[in-house]
Amino acid sequence: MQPLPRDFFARPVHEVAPDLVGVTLLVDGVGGAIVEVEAYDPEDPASHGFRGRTPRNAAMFGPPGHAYVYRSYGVHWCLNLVCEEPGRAEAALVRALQPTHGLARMRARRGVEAERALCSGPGKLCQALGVTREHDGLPLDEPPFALFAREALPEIVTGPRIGLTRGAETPWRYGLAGSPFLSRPFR
DNA sequence: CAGTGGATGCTCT
DNA sequence: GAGCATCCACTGT
Repeated sequence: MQPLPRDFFARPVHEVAPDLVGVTLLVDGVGGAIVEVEAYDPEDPASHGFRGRTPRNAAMFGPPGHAYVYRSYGVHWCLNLVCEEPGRAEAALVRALQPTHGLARMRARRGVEAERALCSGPGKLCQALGVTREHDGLPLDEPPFALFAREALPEIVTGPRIGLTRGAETPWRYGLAGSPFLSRPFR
């Protein structure tokens, strides 16, 4: 497996997000192939970066190739991969993985057996991989993170993003066609 | 299956 | 004090 090129994330998120489908993401050796992501840019009213920089979203405004981790609904963690250039808040939300590495640790952390239930959602995936606030702002090309390029061009489907009240019409959700590991099917 | 609601914590109004 | 880039258990078909 080849590590991702160093400048992979130094591009607009609308280029990076579809390119992330099929990329292998590991945290401390646990993870799998990305099968679903969503793109968020600073002109997007649904993005955390839309209203400017705050202590919570600071990592989104930092250099590309780093993690932005936030708490969702007071319960779950969600992992974003920061894109573009410093000062411009663009990031891809990792929504689902096909588990390939460290299945036993995922099952122990999640408390479920079914492979399809381990990483089929942004909160689930962070629980399975042990991602928390401690990972916010960390570079993606150093431990505990590791990212590896895909080996074939996947068939990608698009659709509207999930769970938004604003900006829900833009088709900035990208998925691996036909994957059983998606958070929800594409229409 | 589809729909509803509770848990939970933090940010921003 | 509202509103979440969620998940799960529970209800009623």
